[in-house]
Amino acid sequence: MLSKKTKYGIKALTFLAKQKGQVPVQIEVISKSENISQKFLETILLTLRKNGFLGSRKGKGGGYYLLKEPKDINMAAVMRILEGPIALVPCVSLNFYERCADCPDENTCSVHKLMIEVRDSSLSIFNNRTLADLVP
Amino acid sequence: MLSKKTKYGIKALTFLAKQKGQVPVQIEVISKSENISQKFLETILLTLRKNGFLGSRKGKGGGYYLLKEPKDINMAAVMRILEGPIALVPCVSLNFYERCADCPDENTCSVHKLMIEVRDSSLSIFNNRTLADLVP
DNA sequence: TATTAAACCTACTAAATCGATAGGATAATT
DNA sequence: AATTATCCTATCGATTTAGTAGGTTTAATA
Repeated sequence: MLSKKTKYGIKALTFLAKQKGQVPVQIEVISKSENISQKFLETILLTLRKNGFLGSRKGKGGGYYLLKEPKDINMAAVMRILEGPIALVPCVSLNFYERCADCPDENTCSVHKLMIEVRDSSLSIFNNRTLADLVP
Repeated sequence: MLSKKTKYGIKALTFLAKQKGQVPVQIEVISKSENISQKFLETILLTLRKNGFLGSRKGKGGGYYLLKEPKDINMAAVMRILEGPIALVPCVSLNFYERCADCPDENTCSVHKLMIEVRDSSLSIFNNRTLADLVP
């Protein structure tokens, strides 16, 4: 299941992508428009900023804005920042790999085999979609 | 992320699929062979039995066995019983649909749009794989 | 320069979920 | 009757999630 954090983060990015120009948008505006708790959204936008997706300006007239064109914001990258691994199991994750403690041999593991297929198909979607594709 | 329940459940099903004949296999045998806590596995096998995947026999010589041929056990069905929805978001789930409280219109929701694609690709994998495909 | 408006930051918390365990009840074999 | 196995339900501790609190910093503007 997708966390609310990811869901809200994607919604906020989409909202910003819809804005004309580079005018900063305040958290409050996004949170009201998208029905997201303002305080929660605050922390989400913060991590998006710290990871290079958003810029911000403090004080009056401040807010958040996209640092790149929507078409240059890859959804796999967004997912990894907000949600973490795209794979359903750490042992098939490309960016968050971890061995399974219980599994003696990945090559003969039935779960491993199946989850690699799922990862590949999900990944190909996220890798081939940008924020621009999500804007209505 | 896949729960341990699902992971262990699939491993146990695969283990049973590897057995020759319909001889019941005891929980203890599976749990030791697959490094799964016996008590935890007990509850997992119970739900697999209650959902028509496994049969069981009590007492000496008892245990669990597959009720169907591995090639007739669809992995989408297994996933739905063990893990729940295949979709990442309830609003795109076919079998566990729920409206998002925050979302005024699914048709223009960016998350919805993306997650439908992901669901479709995951689903086509799970629907086209059976337990037989997972046996090494 | 004082005020106001906004993001920034860290810690905290309530609730839910997860992984696992406890401990007996039931049923089948020998 | 004794043994062996599943059956069943409740509980528990740890972790994660979603959200809140409450102040700090920075920038614009009157």
